[in-house]
Amino acid sequence: MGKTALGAPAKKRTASKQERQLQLIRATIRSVAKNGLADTTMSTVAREAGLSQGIINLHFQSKDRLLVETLRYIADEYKTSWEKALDGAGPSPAERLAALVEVDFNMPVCDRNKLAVWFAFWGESKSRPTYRKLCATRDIQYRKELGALCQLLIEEGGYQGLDAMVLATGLSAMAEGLWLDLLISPRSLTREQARNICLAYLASAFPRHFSVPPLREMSP
Amino acid sequence: MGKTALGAPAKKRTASKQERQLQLIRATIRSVAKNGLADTTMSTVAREAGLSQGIINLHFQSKDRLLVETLRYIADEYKTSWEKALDGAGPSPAERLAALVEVDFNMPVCDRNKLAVWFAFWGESKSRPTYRKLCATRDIQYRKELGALCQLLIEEGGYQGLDAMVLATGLSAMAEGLWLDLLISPRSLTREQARNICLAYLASAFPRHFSVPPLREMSP
DNA sequence: ATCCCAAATGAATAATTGTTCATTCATTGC
DNA sequence: GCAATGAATGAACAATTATTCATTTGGGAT
Repeated sequence: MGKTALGAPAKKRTASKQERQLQLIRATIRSVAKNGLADTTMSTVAREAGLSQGIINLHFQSKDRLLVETLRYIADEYKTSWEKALDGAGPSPAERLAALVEVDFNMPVCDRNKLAVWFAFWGESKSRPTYRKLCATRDIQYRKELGALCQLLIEEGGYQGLDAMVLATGLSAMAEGLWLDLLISPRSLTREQARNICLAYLASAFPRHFSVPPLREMSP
Repeated sequence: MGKTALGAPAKKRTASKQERQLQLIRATIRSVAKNGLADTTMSTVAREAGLSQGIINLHFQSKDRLLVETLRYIADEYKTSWEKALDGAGPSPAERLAALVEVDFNMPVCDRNKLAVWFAFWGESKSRPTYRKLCATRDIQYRKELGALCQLLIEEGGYQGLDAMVLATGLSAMAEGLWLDLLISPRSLTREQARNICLAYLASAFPRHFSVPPLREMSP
């Protein structure tokens, strides 16, 4: 006694609703990463959590709700992470922009299991309006922040011919694309390299605010 | 009589194996886009194709094979498309690079149903080595081509402090990220705008080879 | 026309899935 | 200690799924 199937410390047999829900959401993340969304069943999640069959319906009523809450959890964590990063960053737009990039390629956001979950939901988003709205909302909020910072930087540096929204959309798209590389070929790209690719983009757009990051050899 | 459920012209009742397999793969693409990969069943695909239950096992043996062949079909089409674009493009690296960007945001590649399929498979790729390998191979081949062109451009223009592989990885990541935007919020981004965002990136990296694309208002 | 065979069908099967609920269990207040 | 409360269980159920295969169908060769 004392350990769950995964070596996590044993939980009390009865936990508060909130604790158990979190435990189940985390188990869902692991199951989706390990088995894929298509092969994630009530069984796989319950087993991953070290609990019994009926537990999910008890806490989430249905599988659908569990999945939606899992997506919401990851989206919330993402938003919280970059908000906190902005709070801790200096006042200059360049520092703040760099802080946002940092969030994308560090824990807890840039966790390979969570990346797998993002892509799993993105893959279903065309057919499930609920998923799509959650994802689109996250994107829009984040890009608005990004766009505002780019705008400040453009004004501050007197950059000509740059459009803040174009840069913001490009940067966040690049980050999401790099997530895909980290998910699919993690051996050919490290999180640090991915971050530097984004910083190199910022350096080419804002040469007076960002310098070329140290480029360890990338072409093996 | 004379039409399938979707208004496509009626096929002969018995077709060659090759024709029927293509028909089923196309039906799979529509079903994955419409229902998601998780809710794509033998029934939904057969119904989408206007054929009977057992037809898929007859032509593909199993559901797994059908899905793998569908991914392979899309990956092949992608590769064929950019190879053909390179054949038709001028000799200068800048023209060739622009031609590759063009492919990413035009038919037949940039079809919203196909984007949904890409993301569906990416979402399962962590748990299915077969998918991951197919996706990774596509990426590597494409990026090698992209990297070579960037390298030529760097030498041709005497650009300082640029790394070809960093640019290539960044560009292809940006394109994939923009695909996500086109999939999730197609109303907030057109394919033309997405293309221009990539061209703006190239313009900021290679200012002597690319000029800022016409930026129609992006910040509504 | 008529045979023949590959192509296509769709009902049947076995396995898996989400959900329910009567029962068991552990914790808390008395 | 002892109920009482609600959390957790897991066997049972209904629904859905991939797959099989005996049968039907249609088009080309003779």
